[in-house]
Amino acid sequence: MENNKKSTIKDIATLLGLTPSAVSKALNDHPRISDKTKMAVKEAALQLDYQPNYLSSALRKGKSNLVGVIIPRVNSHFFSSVVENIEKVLNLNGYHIIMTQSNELYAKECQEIDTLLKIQVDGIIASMANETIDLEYYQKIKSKGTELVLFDRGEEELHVDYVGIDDYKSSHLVIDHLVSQNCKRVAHIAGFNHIRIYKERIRGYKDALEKWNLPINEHWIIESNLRIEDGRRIMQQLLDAPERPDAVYVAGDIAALGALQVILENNIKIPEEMALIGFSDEPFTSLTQPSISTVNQHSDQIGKLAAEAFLERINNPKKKTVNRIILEPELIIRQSSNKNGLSS
Amino acid sequence: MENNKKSTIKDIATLLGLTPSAVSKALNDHPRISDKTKMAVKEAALQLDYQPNYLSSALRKGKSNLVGVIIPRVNSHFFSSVVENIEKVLNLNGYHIIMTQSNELYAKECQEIDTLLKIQVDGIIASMANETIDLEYYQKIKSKGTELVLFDRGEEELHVDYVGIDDYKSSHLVIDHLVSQNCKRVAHIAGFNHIRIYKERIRGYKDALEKWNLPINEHWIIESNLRIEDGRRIMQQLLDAPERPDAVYVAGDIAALGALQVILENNIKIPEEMALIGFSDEPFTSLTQPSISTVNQHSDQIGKLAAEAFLERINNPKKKTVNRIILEPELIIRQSSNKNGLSS
DNA sequence: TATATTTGTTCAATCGATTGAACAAATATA
DNA sequence: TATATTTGTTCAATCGATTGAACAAATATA
Repeated sequence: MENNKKSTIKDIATLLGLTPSAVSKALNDHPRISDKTKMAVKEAALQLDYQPNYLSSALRKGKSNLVGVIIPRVNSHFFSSVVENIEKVLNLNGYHIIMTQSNELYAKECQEIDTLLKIQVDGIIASMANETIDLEYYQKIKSKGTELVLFDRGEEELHVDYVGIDDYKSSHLVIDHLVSQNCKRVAHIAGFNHIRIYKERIRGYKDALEKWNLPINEHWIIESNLRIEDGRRIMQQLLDAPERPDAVYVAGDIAALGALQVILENNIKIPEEMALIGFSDEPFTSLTQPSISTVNQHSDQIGKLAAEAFLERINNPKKKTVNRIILEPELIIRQSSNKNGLSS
Repeated sequence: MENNKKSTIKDIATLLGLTPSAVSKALNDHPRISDKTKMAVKEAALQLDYQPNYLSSALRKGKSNLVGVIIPRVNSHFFSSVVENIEKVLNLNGYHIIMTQSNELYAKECQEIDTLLKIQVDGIIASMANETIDLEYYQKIKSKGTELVLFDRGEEELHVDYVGIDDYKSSHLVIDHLVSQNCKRVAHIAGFNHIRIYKERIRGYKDALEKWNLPINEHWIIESNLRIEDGRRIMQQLLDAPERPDAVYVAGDIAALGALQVILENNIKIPEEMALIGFSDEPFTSLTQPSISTVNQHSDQIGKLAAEAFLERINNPKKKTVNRIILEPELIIRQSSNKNGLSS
């Protein structure tokens, strides 16, 4: 235990009077090695506390068994839950993950990609930063022969496997519910239109309003980074406008929290005077007073499916077809939009 | 760009009519290589889009330039901020970090340690899981010759560099403030006594009460995992007891949030009837209604100092003395404990 | 001009593990 | 008994980069 220098196959070989190659084959259950030798080698390995040198085997095999995961930020239940589930699936298959965060910054994202490529991960599973418009760096991943799977925020142009929810439909669920609560003037605190998922939410929002013959007011669709301060600022802006909405659909829970604060600070009753719906089902939405209705994105499923998509691609490198897995969104109705006051 | 196979120093060598070793030395600015050759090699490297193979150089040099970071959970502002700052400092020094989370589970923590050792990180910077009592796995890190630095949750027995705040003093700040608000019966929703930082907070709490000649009621010191449901459960327990406290000092913000909810649900006025103070300055503490007083642990400083401690140890491997860096805690007074209603 | 020093590069071994080919011994078949 | 096959191991090259020693050419010094 206190023996500081690590033991190698060479140590095992000299201990048993074998060659390193015989030891290597024994450890890897090569068919031509006798059972007797295998037993002896494995016991010696245990006895010497042998740990295979990951660097050398990765170098020789050209395979690191590492997968990089890039998420916009870690401080979000959605993303950390996705990562947790990616890890669970990949660990079972002999892979380890390296988690990195872009902090929603394009420059940081590029840097993380470079790092991961440098470490020679076998693949990258990523959700893109809000800032990212230029896809060149993601192209680079593919051109290096590293596998790439995107989830949640991913653009179709990249032609890689993708896992996410049906954002267009999510907006329909939200608007349908608000209409059922007699809301007539629904504003949308949106994400940036250049990101596919937010574009889809905006499109769904408009189409759903149209479906119910409700007015579409372009001043009521305001794009932002969806941080808490964005939610606060935009909500105040909506309240200060000549015509007030009677419901706000926010494309992210954090911004919805900001909006909630501003509504309460203005002594406006929720949901009676202003209904509020967020997006992502972050845990705090059930803890606020009132609790916030939101859309569940099935983070556990997304993580699992993204990991499986990676594994499938590793196992079938020649496969050319691209998988797009789209999950069903689920509306969670809480106090902030429930005028019947039945749910909590 | 589309050239799939990666270029090596060999490719540069054949292109320039040199040997791989000359190329390697040129890239590493070896003094014996002529400036002319260095220029030519560096230009060729650029032209061939050469990326050094990290695995091979790590194998040869016996140094991976990777540092593992283990935190209990990522979904906490304190920990993610520490990690962010560790990363910032280490990146500047040519290191990359691999972030892992134990989810507060001892088994997961051991697994993460094994993974990091397998990947052959040069060091591990960690904060221990709540469950961890057996320090054997941390001993293992040291016995493998891998550097170890602990922060926040770290036991002295391990004799490694440590960065944290003065937990004992934190409790004094909290109690002194509560006394100034005329609180006489202060309960403590505590962390587990087997973890040094929580033990220190309990000790400080008791000593501070004694200092002010206030009663120490053992039924008012309740240990837990400090999850939100623990905060809720214990707060209800305190409210149901024959004698009610008039203030609660919670050793973690998440549990404090749970306590806040229960107090509000019981229509008890905060801070008039019940003052509340949390720990860690998680961002949501300023967002709740009322906002929660808490203790700032200087997560940015902790991260920076932990990274620097690692670097110093790498640069002076023979150094035997152990550094314990203890930062001053800062009490942040918000609505939940301010009876004068001046602060927000 | 002969020798010493400096400069610039190549040689060869190395970090551990892996793997197809080669080889020898044991066993099976003709 | 002679040959073919199977079994178990070693040999040697390899994955890329690194590094001290060796060597040759250029330059400096005696």
